[in-house]
Amino acid sequence: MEIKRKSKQRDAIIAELKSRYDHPTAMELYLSVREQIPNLSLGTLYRNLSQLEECGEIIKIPDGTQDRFDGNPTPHAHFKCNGCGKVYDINTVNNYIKSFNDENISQIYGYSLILFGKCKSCS
Amino acid sequence: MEIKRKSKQRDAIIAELKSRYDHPTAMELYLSVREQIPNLSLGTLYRNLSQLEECGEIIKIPDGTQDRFDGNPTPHAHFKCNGCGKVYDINTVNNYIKSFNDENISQIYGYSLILFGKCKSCS
DNA sequence: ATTCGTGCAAATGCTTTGCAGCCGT
DNA sequence: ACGGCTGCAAAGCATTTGCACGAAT
Repeated sequence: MEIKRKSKQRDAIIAELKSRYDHPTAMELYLSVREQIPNLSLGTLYRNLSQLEECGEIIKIPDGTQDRFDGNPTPHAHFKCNGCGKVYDINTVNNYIKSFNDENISQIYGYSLILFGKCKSCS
Repeated sequence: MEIKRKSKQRDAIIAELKSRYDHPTAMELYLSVREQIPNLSLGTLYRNLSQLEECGEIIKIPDGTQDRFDGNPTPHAHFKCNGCGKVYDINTVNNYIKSFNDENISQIYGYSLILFGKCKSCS
Protein backbone atom coordinates (compact mmCIF):
# COMPACT_ATOMS: atom_id res chain seq x y z
CA MET A 1 0.00 0.00 0.00
CA GLU A 2 1.23 3.45 -0.78
CA ILE A 3 0.77 6.84 0.84
CA LYS A 4 -1.18 9.25 -1.34
CA ARG A 5 -2.41 12.00 0.92
CA LYS A 6 -1.27 13.60 4.09
CA SER A 7 -3.14 13.42 7.35
CA LYS A 8 -2.55 15.07 10.66
CA GLN A 9 -2.73 11.64 12.33
CA ARG A 10 0.16 10.28 10.30
CA ASP A 11 2.16 13.48 10.72
CA ALA A 12 1.75 13.26 14.48
CA ILE A 13 2.74 9.57 14.52
CA ILE A 14 5.90 10.22 12.50
CA ALA A 15 6.81 13.28 14.53
CA GLU A 16 6.40 11.43 17.81
CA LEU A 17 8.36 8.41 16.64
CA LYS A 18 11.23 10.43 15.19
CA SER A 19 11.50 12.59 18.27
CA ARG A 20 12.08 9.77 20.71
CA TYR A 21 14.82 7.22 20.98
CA ASP A 22 13.27 4.60 23.22
CA HIS A 23 11.77 2.27 20.57
CA PRO A 24 8.18 2.31 21.79
CA THR A 25 5.66 -0.48 21.32
CA ALA A 26 2.54 0.27 19.31
CA MET A 27 0.59 0.85 22.51
CA GLU A 28 3.15 3.20 24.03
CA LEU A 29 3.15 5.19 20.84
CA TYR A 30 -0.63 5.19 20.76
CA LEU A 31 -0.85 6.63 24.26
CA SER A 32 1.64 9.39 23.43
CA VAL A 33 0.06 10.46 20.19
CA ARG A 34 -3.36 10.43 21.82
CA GLU A 35 -2.26 13.35 23.97
CA GLN A 36 -2.29 15.45 20.84
CA ILE A 37 -5.09 13.68 19.00
CA PRO A 38 -7.38 12.34 21.72
CA ASN A 39 -9.66 10.35 19.47
CA LEU A 40 -6.90 8.69 17.47
CA SER A 41 -7.89 5.15 16.66
CA LEU A 42 -5.63 2.19 17.29
CA GLY A 43 -6.54 0.87 13.85
CA THR A 44 -5.27 4.08 12.30
CA LEU A 45 -2.04 3.80 14.22
CA TYR A 46 -1.42 0.26 13.03
CA ARG A 47 -2.41 1.10 9.47
CA ASN A 48 0.04 3.98 9.45
CA LEU A 49 2.83 2.02 11.08
CA SER A 50 2.70 -0.71 8.49
CA GLN A 51 2.47 1.77 5.64
CA LEU A 52 5.46 3.66 6.98
CA GLU A 53 7.41 0.48 7.44
CA GLU A 54 6.58 -0.63 3.93
CA CYS A 55 7.83 2.57 2.37
CA GLY A 56 10.96 2.52 4.52
CA GLU A 57 10.25 5.52 6.73
CA ILE A 58 10.51 3.53 9.93
CA ILE A 59 11.52 0.04 11.01
CA LYS A 60 9.95 -2.63 13.15
CA ILE A 61 12.06 -4.39 15.80
CA PRO A 62 10.93 -7.89 16.81
CA ASP A 63 12.34 -8.16 20.31
CA GLY A 64 10.93 -11.55 21.24
CA THR A 65 7.78 -10.37 22.94
CA GLN A 66 6.01 -7.42 21.36
CA ASP A 67 7.14 -5.50 18.33
CA ARG A 68 8.78 -2.15 18.82
CA PHE A 69 9.17 0.68 16.37
CA ASP A 70 12.11 2.85 15.48
CA GLY A 71 11.95 6.17 13.66
CA ASN A 72 15.45 5.71 12.30
CA PRO A 73 15.10 3.65 9.11
CA THR A 74 18.84 3.12 8.65
CA PRO A 75 19.42 -0.53 9.56
CA HIS A 76 21.29 -0.77 12.81
CA ALA A 77 21.61 -3.15 15.70
CA HIS A 78 19.88 -3.04 19.05
CA PHE A 79 20.91 -4.05 22.49
CA LYS A 80 18.30 -4.97 25.06
CA CYS A 81 19.27 -4.98 28.72
CA ASN A 82 17.86 -7.84 30.76
CA GLY A 83 18.08 -5.68 33.84
CA CYS A 84 16.26 -2.46 33.03
CA GLY A 85 14.59 -3.59 29.81
CA LYS A 86 15.89 -0.60 27.86
CA VAL A 87 16.72 -0.96 24.19
CA TYR A 88 19.85 0.83 23.00
CA ASP A 89 20.99 1.59 19.48
CA ILE A 90 24.26 0.24 18.16
CA ASN A 91 25.55 1.71 14.95
CA THR A 92 29.00 0.27 14.57
CA VAL A 93 28.14 -3.23 13.39
CA ASN A 94 26.52 -2.01 10.21
CA ASN A 95 29.43 -2.31 7.82
CA TYR A 96 30.38 -5.73 9.06
CA ILE A 97 26.90 -7.12 8.62
CA LYS A 98 26.25 -5.56 5.25
CA SER A 99 29.44 -6.95 3.77
CA PHE A 100 28.80 -10.35 5.27
CA ASN A 101 29.31 -13.31 3.01
CA ASP A 102 27.82 -16.79 3.00
CA GLU A 103 27.36 -19.57 0.50
CA ASN A 104 23.56 -19.28 0.51
CA ILE A 105 23.32 -15.52 0.38
CA SER A 106 23.10 -13.66 -2.89
CA GLN A 107 21.96 -10.26 -1.65
CA ILE A 108 21.26 -8.64 1.71
CA TYR A 109 18.53 -6.02 1.85
CA GLY A 110 18.41 -5.50 5.57
CA TYR A 111 18.77 -7.16 8.91
CA SER A 112 17.61 -7.19 12.47
CA LEU A 113 20.17 -7.74 15.17
CA ILE A 114 19.30 -7.62 18.81
CA LEU A 115 21.74 -8.41 21.57
CA PHE A 116 20.62 -9.44 25.04
CA GLY A 117 22.68 -8.77 28.11
CA LYS A 118 23.35 -6.30 30.91
CA CYS A 119 24.06 -2.64 30.41
CA LYS A 120 26.75 -0.74 32.29
CA SER A 121 24.35 1.05 34.59
CA CYS A 122 22.71 -2.23 35.59
CA SER A 123 25.85 -4.00 36.73
CA MET B 1 8.83 -22.74 35.49
CA GLU B 2 11.01 -25.79 35.72
CA ILE B 3 10.76 -29.28 34.29
CA LYS B 4 10.20 -31.90 36.98
CA ARG B 5 8.95 -35.01 35.24
CA LYS B 6 9.32 -36.50 31.82
CA SER B 7 6.48 -36.91 29.40
CA LYS B 8 6.24 -38.56 26.03
CA GLN B 9 4.77 -35.36 24.59
CA ARG B 10 7.80 -33.31 25.53
CA ASP B 11 10.19 -36.01 24.37
CA ALA B 12 8.49 -36.11 20.99
CA ILE B 13 8.57 -32.33 20.67
CA ILE B 14 12.29 -32.16 21.45
CA ALA B 15 13.09 -35.08 19.16
CA GLU B 16 11.17 -33.55 16.27
CA LEU B 17 12.69 -30.11 16.73
CA LYS B 18 16.26 -31.38 17.05
CA SER B 19 15.91 -33.61 14.00
CA ARG B 20 14.97 -30.88 11.59
CA TYR B 21 16.81 -27.81 10.41
CA ASP B 22 14.04 -25.71 8.91
CA HIS B 23 13.09 -23.60 11.95
CA PRO B 24 9.41 -24.50 12.09
CA THR B 25 6.67 -22.30 13.48
CA ALA B 26 4.67 -23.58 16.43
CA MET B 27 1.90 -24.74 14.12
CA GLU B 28 4.24 -26.57 11.74
CA LEU B 29 5.79 -28.32 14.69
CA TYR B 30 2.37 -29.13 16.08
CA LEU B 31 1.27 -30.78 12.86
CA SER B 32 4.44 -32.90 12.70
CA VAL B 33 4.37 -34.09 16.27
CA ARG B 34 0.67 -34.85 15.94
CA GLU B 35 1.56 -37.60 13.48
CA GLN B 36 3.09 -39.48 16.39
CA ILE B 37 0.78 -38.24 19.12
CA PRO B 38 -2.53 -37.58 17.37
CA ASN B 39 -4.26 -35.98 20.32
CA LEU B 40 -1.43 -33.67 21.28
CA SER B 41 -2.84 -30.39 22.44
CA LEU B 42 -1.66 -27.05 21.12
CA GLY B 43 -1.60 -25.74 24.68
CA THR B 44 0.79 -28.51 25.65
CA LEU B 45 3.03 -27.67 22.72
CA TYR B 46 3.23 -24.02 23.69
CA ARG B 47 3.71 -24.83 27.35
CA ASN B 48 6.61 -27.12 26.48
CA LEU B 49 8.17 -24.73 24.00
CA SER B 50 8.35 -21.93 26.52
CA GLN B 51 9.67 -24.23 29.23
CA LEU B 52 12.34 -25.52 26.90
CA GLU B 53 13.26 -22.03 25.84
CA GLU B 54 13.48 -20.92 29.45
CA CYS B 55 15.87 -23.70 30.40
CA GLY B 56 17.97 -23.09 27.28
CA GLU B 57 17.21 -26.31 25.40
CA ILE B 58 15.91 -24.50 22.34
CA ILE B 59 15.69 -20.94 21.05
CA LYS B 60 12.92 -18.79 19.66
CA ILE B 61 13.54 -16.77 16.51
CA PRO B 62 11.39 -13.67 16.10
CA ASP B 63 11.31 -13.26 12.32
CA GLY B 64 8.97 -10.29 12.11
CA THR B 65 5.76 -12.22 11.63
CA GLN B 66 5.37 -15.46 13.57
CA ASP B 67 7.91 -16.92 15.92
CA ARG B 68 10.00 -19.84 14.77
CA PHE B 69 11.84 -22.38 16.85
CA ASP B 70 15.30 -23.81 16.58
CA GLY B 71 16.52 -26.97 18.29
CA ASN B 72 20.06 -25.71 18.31
CA PRO B 73 20.44 -23.58 21.44
CA THR B 74 23.90 -22.28 20.54
CA PRO B 75 23.34 -18.67 19.54
CA HIS B 76 23.83 -18.20 15.83
CA ALA B 77 22.55 -15.96 13.10
CA HIS B 78 19.78 -16.60 10.61
CA PHE B 79 19.19 -15.53 7.10
CA LYS B 80 15.67 -15.32 5.71
CA CYS B 81 15.18 -15.23 1.96
CA ASN B 82 12.50 -12.84 0.76
CA GLY B 83 12.01 -15.02 -2.28
CA CYS B 84 11.39 -18.52 -1.00
CA GLY B 85 10.85 -17.65 2.67
CA LYS B 86 13.40 -20.21 3.83
CA VAL B 87 15.44 -19.52 6.95
CA TYR B 88 19.10 -20.55 6.80
CA ASP B 89 21.60 -20.90 9.62
CA ILE B 90 24.74 -18.82 9.67
CA ASN B 91 27.44 -19.82 12.10
CA THR B 92 30.38 -17.64 11.19
CA VAL B 93 29.27 -14.35 12.73
CA ASN B 94 29.27 -15.76 16.23
CA ASN B 95 32.74 -14.72 17.33
CA TYR B 96 32.37 -11.24 15.98
CA ILE B 97 29.09 -10.62 17.78
CA LYS B 98 30.16 -12.14 21.08
CA SER B 99 33.28 -10.01 21.26
CA PHE B 100 31.39 -6.92 20.29
CA ASN B 101 32.04 -3.81 22.33
CA ASP B 102 29.95 -0.77 23.05
CA GLU B 103 29.87 1.96 25.66
CA ASN B 104 26.51 0.86 27.06
CA ILE B 105 27.17 -2.84 27.12
CA SER B 106 28.60 -4.54 30.16
CA GLN B 107 27.86 -8.18 29.31
CA ILE B 108 26.32 -10.05 26.39
CA TYR B 109 24.36 -13.20 27.19
CA GLY B 110 22.98 -13.92 23.77
CA TYR B 111 21.67 -12.37 20.60
CA SER B 112 19.27 -12.73 17.76
CA LEU B 113 20.45 -11.78 14.32
CA ILE B 114 18.34 -12.23 11.27
CA LEU B 115 19.32 -11.06 7.83
CA PHE B 116 16.79 -10.44 5.08
CA GLY B 117 17.64 -10.79 1.43
CA LYS B 118 17.70 -13.14 -1.54
CA CYS B 119 19.34 -16.52 -1.49
CA LYS B 120 21.46 -17.85 -4.35
CA SER B 121 18.83 -20.23 -5.66
CA CYS B 122 16.24 -17.42 -5.81
CA SER B 123 18.26 -15.04 -7.95
C1' DA C 1 -0.53 -40.79 47.24
C1' DT C 2 1.04 -36.68 45.53
C1' DT C 3 1.30 -33.32 42.29
C1' DC C 4 3.00 -32.36 37.73
C1' DG C 5 1.72 -32.54 32.88
C1' DT C 6 -1.99 -33.04 29.66
C1' DG C 7 -6.27 -32.25 26.72
C1' DC C 8 -9.82 -29.38 26.00
C1' DA C 9 -11.98 -25.13 25.53
C1' DA C 10 -12.42 -20.57 26.83
C1' DA C 11 -9.97 -16.40 27.32
C1' DT C 12 -6.47 -13.00 26.23
C1' DG C 13 -4.02 -9.64 23.73
C1' DC C 14 -2.10 -7.73 19.78
C1' DT C 15 -3.15 -6.71 15.19
C1' DT C 16 -6.13 -6.50 11.13
C1' DT C 17 -10.26 -5.44 8.65
C1' DG C 18 -15.11 -3.84 7.05
C1' DC C 19 -17.73 -0.03 6.73
C1' DA C 20 -19.78 4.52 6.71
C1' DG C 21 -18.52 9.17 6.98
C1' DC C 22 -14.87 12.86 6.74
C1' DC C 23 -11.19 15.37 4.69
C1' DG C 24 -7.44 16.40 1.38
C1' DT C 25 -6.79 17.18 -3.40
C1' DA D 1 -16.66 15.30 -6.47
C1' DC D 2 -13.56 11.67 -6.00
C1' DG D 3 -11.17 8.52 -3.41
C1' DG D 4 -7.99 7.99 0.28
C1' DC D 5 -7.87 8.14 5.42
C1' DT D 6 -10.22 7.96 9.72
C1' DG D 7 -12.92 6.21 13.88
C1' DC D 8 -15.31 2.60 15.54
C1' DA D 9 -16.29 -1.95 16.37
C1' DA D 10 -16.06 -6.57 15.04
C1' DA D 11 -13.15 -10.18 13.51
C1' DG D 12 -8.76 -12.79 13.26
C1' DC D 13 -5.06 -15.33 14.84
C1' DA D 14 -1.28 -16.78 17.67
C1' DT D 15 -0.59 -17.69 22.28
C1' DT D 16 -1.96 -18.31 27.15
C1' DT D 17 -4.67 -20.05 30.88
C1' DG D 18 -8.24 -22.55 34.05
C1' DC D 19 -9.80 -26.81 35.11
C1' DA D 20 -10.52 -31.70 35.77
C1' DC D 21 -8.35 -35.92 34.58
C1' DG D 22 -4.41 -39.01 33.67
C1' DA D 23 0.32 -40.20 34.46
C1' DA D 24 5.05 -40.03 36.55
C1' DT D 25 7.56 -40.50 40.76
